Amino acid sequence: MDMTWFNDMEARIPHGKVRTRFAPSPTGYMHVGNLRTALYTWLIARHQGGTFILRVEDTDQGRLVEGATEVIYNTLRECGLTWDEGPDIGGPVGPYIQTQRRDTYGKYAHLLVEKGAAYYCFCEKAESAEDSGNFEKEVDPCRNLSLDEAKARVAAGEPYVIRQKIPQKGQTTFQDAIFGAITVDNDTLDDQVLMKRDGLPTYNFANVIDDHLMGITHVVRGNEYLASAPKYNLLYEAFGWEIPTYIHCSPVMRDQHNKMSKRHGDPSYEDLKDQGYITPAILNYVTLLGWAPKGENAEREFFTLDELAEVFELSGVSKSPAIFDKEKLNYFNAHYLREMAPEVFCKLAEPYLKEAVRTPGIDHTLIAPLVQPRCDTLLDIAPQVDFFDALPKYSNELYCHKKMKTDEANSLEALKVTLPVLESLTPWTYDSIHDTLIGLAEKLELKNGRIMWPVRTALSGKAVTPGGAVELCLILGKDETLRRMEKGIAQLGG
RNA sequence: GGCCCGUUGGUCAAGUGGUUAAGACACGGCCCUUUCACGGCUGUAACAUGGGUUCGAAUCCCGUACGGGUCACCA
Repeated sequence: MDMTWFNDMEARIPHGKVRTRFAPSPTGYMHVGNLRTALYTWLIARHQGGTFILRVEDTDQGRLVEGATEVIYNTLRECGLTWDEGPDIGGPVGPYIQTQRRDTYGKYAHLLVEKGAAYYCFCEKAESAEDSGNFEKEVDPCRNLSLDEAKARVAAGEPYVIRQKIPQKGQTTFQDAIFGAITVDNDTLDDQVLMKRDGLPTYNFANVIDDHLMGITHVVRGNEYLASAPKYNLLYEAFGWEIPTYIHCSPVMRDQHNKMSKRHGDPSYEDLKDQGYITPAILNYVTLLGWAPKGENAEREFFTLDELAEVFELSGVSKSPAIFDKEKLNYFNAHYLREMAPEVFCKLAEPYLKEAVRTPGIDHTLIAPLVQPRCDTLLDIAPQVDFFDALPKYSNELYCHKKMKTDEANSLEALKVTLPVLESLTPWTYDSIHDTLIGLAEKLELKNGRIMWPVRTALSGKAVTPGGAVELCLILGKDETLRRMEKGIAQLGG
């Protein structure tokens, strides 16, 4: 067998530099757990000034979803998780799509057979243990076939898979950066399939091959792979390759018992965007789900992506699962929203305001700053501003407020005295309205609230509004203000 | 069922043998105030459990319970 190709790829990548990879399978959905894995992977690379690679793992032909890679690209791009090598931009160790590397896997699998670390298997497909309920480990009869006989059957065109030949005795110790050393008895490991009948590698095999050939130094992935990790060591040993640093991350949960999942309707990154969350808040929060800063940053909770790249350390990664908490995401989102420059927020809010307030002449740029500190998400805007277009039907009980010392009777009085004063007011500006109303209260020796509360109520028909009486007068304009006050007076029996 | 992993307030979490066991979200109260919100102050609330080791254990060891993962020609 010609083996000159073996090790021929070693020289293509620079040594000593951190290289990480995000390797999604294109099944069409970038859930929060995936996003966090991508984030950590990117953060590790950037923290060290290393290289971040994107690799598409499409070896399961049955599960491919059209357009799925686009979703992944878009999410990564929007989040600012830039990749240095990948299917779309190429790189020194491409191709970066596994189905385009199929010959490579075959070569290495056959090499393993030659080395005695793998064997051809001609058995029928086995059911998964979960489906069959059979957890008994059996010795595969093909394991003991002579190499010559196996080769003859292969040459005769008999379908086969290639399985890893796990030693029947001894132990294997695997090192993980988060979980430490994990030692297992080899007899608990199964002879996993490396190459499938269709000629494509399994995930577990393709991973080892690609991670090595692509010079990956830090492998980040979910800890559902932790149990299969010791088998990787055996593979690396058989090839004589250096084992990368493994970083297994505990899952992001939807509740105490279940992982986040599409099936349960848990949000993807794009869903969160649709729900009015903004990217910096999502990234900040998701990073903190399962990771905490140390040292001088231990108390800190707000970080930009670049700041995270600076402070991200593996030692802060948690072993136990974290439950995704929308309340806390709300808090982060609200923080980022409030922190924005007013013009920036205004621009961001405009599509939502445009939808919610359609009356011509109403200035959205006046509403935006009112709503800015009152939103958890962008979706909170519309319900707050619906009264601008149309005064809702409301109960006179809204005029009664204990702390303001208002009731229906004195609210009627207040509106009656205020109406003519506002009617004669020019110009109609924030300051003029404010000074007039405050001045009126002062003149009548009333607390501000005695005037402000009834006016705000008459103008909005709501118990809670963004902004107070003055802001609402200004935004609604003089005519509409007077009209709504008259209506209030009428409704109160005046 | 075998094997592996995990377990600090409702949630995210700090803590690496000696602390009054941080901080944040949520929740309650107070203040501010023309409503709500923002902001400020403040309160309730935790080391799963039983044994060791030790002068001393959330921290180390063993067991138990509970939870999760895995045992697919899926990733």
